Amino acid sequence: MSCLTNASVDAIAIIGPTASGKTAAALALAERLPIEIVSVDSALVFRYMDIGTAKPSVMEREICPHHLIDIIDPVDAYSAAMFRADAKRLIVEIRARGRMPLLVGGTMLYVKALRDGLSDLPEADSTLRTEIDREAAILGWPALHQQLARLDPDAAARLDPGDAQRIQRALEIVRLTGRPLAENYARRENDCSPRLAVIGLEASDRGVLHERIRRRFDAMLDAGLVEELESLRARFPLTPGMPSMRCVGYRQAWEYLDGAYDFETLRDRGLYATRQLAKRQITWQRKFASEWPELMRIDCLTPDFVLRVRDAVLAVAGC
RNA sequence: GGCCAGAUAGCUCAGUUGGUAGAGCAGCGGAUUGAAAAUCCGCGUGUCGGUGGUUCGAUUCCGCCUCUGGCCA
Repeated sequence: MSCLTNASVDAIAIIGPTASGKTAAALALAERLPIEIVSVDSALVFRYMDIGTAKPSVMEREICPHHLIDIIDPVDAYSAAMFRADAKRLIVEIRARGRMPLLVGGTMLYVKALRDGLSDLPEADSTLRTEIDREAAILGWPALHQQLARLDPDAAARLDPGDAQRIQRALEIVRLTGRPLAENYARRENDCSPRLAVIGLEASDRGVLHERIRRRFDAMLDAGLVEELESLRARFPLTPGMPSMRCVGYRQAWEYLDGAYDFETLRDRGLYATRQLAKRQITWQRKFASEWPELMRIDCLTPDFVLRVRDAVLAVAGC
């Protein structure tokens, strides 16, 4: 345990696309190092969503402490800013216990927010968002884009008229603060970020990753993904627009349960959505690879990748 | 065996009154500041089933062949 005092970093992160084997690698590490796992995953935060999120099992979670899993109900929302605050707090707490925080996950915006910080922006305002949604339903998003162009031409110029989510957020910030986006962005939060060693798992062969995704999604369907969603719908007042119900697999299962298409289509669309998620994660990682000198890239398709992750972690942990 | 309808991008299809073709989905690339497993942007050369014929020119019209549906025997 004393080796951790030599560590040149505050925490170690293992990131990678869906189905790249992050969990397996992390659990293998838990056998060799006094670690606690901090999940970096926008879907694992939801309680009762176990099958479709490939949540680590209870047994797996007994191998070492896990954090930021099962922390909110599916009707609630989490955010990158909440993650940053939670993760920073946990890193300090875990280090105080003499253990190494191991961040594990594939929500790359969260990784970026933790490493590089966020600007000092107002948080989401559900009342205002409902109001903006109502205006959009009547006028359409291009009209709201024009409205943004009057309030904040620079912000509007940087956003596509079809990007509803970001137009809404921009309007929210501008209306709430009365100041343009750029001015808000310029005000960084004045807290410091943890020093991270980042291990990026990469699949050297996209086709092999797709095959793993296929097997994984089929296993989720076999394990009762649709039934899990049925019981969630019976238990909570869920709507398809909620962040939890936009998660890969759940969104498609929702449409299947509503009779929008048959089971075979649910399978196809679930697979498409998972591959597209993996692609976006890979795009983030390519960007990280070019911008972050500390990023260590490891091919997750070699038989010994778990060992190579372990060696890399032991090295930065100062052991 | 006969008749009819199809055969065009990885898939489902549109189209060309004859001047070598385009949508959706998939896939690929990119963006990404409190919803991020979200949201958005960009990328379309494909023996137009094969082969003869008509034509300046055929994926388009005609013949034959192959395959796939359907109907009749």
